Amino acid sequence: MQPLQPEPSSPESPDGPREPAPKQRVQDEIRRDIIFGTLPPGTRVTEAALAAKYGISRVPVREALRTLEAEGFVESKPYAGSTVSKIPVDDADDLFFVREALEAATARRAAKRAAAQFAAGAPSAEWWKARRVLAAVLDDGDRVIAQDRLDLLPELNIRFHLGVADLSGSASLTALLRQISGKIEWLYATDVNTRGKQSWREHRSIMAAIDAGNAAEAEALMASHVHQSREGYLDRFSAATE
Amino acid sequence: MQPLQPEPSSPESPDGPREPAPKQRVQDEIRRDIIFGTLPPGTRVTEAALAAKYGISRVPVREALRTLEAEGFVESKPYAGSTVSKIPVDDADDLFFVREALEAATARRAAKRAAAQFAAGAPSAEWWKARRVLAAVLDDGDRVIAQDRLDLLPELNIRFHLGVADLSGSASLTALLRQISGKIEWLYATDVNTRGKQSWREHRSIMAAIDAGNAAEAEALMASHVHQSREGYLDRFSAATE
DNA sequence: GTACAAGTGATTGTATTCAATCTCACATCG
DNA sequence: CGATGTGAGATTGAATACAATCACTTGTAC
Repeated sequence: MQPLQPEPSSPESPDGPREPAPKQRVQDEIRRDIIFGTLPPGTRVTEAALAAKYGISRVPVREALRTLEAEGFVESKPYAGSTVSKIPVDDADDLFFVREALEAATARRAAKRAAAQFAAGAPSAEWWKARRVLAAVLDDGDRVIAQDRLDLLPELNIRFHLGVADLSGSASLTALLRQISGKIEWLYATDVNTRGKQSWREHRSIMAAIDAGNAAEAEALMASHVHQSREGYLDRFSAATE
Repeated sequence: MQPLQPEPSSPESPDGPREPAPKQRVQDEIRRDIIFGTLPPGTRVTEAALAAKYGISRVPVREALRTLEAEGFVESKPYAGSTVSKIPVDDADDLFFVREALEAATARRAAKRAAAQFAAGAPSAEWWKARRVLAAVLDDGDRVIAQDRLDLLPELNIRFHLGVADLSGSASLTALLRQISGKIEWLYATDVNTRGKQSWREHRSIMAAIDAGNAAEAEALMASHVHQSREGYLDRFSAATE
């Protein structure tokens, strides 16, 4: 029914359904609600309420909140509760700046690793898995665009960029990108990113450069991709404030 | 006895001792142990052992582990436990690259904010507090160097850079820097950073540029500072491998 | 009427307990 | 001899119960 499956990897895991742990599920759900506007900044989130909402106890909720706090999406004060952080709109300039550096490094490393994997014979199972996820995301994006469901693009966008990070094999960069990437989408909040369609097409060329193991081109394409995304945001933002 | 106090803010808080929550303390302790080599990469960390070591129950330990996992210092698999992540030595190049962008943005923003705070009359209490912490860190560093306790510099180094991030007022950048900064020091592991003394002196000029509200100079000085740190690392690393 | 203080309710922090899952050694079979 | 299945032990995941702290209300004194 939904053009976007929450778990696209389900049919190909041979050992069992292996549904994600409740904590992980709740954590992703809350983060998603924050990024896409269901939980507006400043909202007070109490552990009991979240626990009741998701039908679990407070302990896993607390752990999810600690992770989200480390990622910067909620703020907690001892004994005083947690609130959704304010959208870092003042940091937009810096966030895009850092993102450009981060994503460029990620793309370069992904291309290098792809070349290395093929040079060493057959790529590892881990690598293929990440590559397949990326292929599915790209296809989902095309389908979503064909159906004119642009509202679904932001989430796919995050998944593409995180997918590239996975392909880079660098846990450090992936962890950092997860936060930056989420925050950038957060900036757009409920708004629809008008550059969405065009932006999505660029993903294919980035993917091609990575697959070709062309590190320099992958880095340059990604840097340009992010840079244009930044310009688009700043244009809309300054237009809205004047 | 120790030239470096764990909590230098204690004597000046008027409302009470307010010692940090056990969870926070344990979390910082574990992270510190990881960064400075007491807990080597690959070490298996069980919740029960940590709980016993710090005299608390497993729940706060679990929350600390979730935070450290989000920060990339430990890796956890469901029902299979947590291990200390491997030192991201392969990512060194990318980490320094990203750090340079991140720290430059932070320094620039800190200088801008300092200028804004003074322009608007008196700086906020929050700003003064961050500034005082930074002053104490700088003095501690000088003292440590005078006593030739270079082994204490890495921790002060982290605290200086995090202090600048605090001064920038950007929660997003601070959260990112906390991870990068820790990982960079982690690269040096138990090794002593030979550039330590010289590097520390540069902190004073960065601080001066921030206080003066000179955003361009603060950014340039910080970029150069980080860049040289990177060169120093790569030199030592390549020298060690050849 | 206002300021201050104590009390009360709500919320988070922690401990304890039980259930679910994984790891690893050992035995069995080809 | 090697591969595979099974079981016990260990470890994490989650639920419940209780303690500590905070925020807000309410009452009282001035």
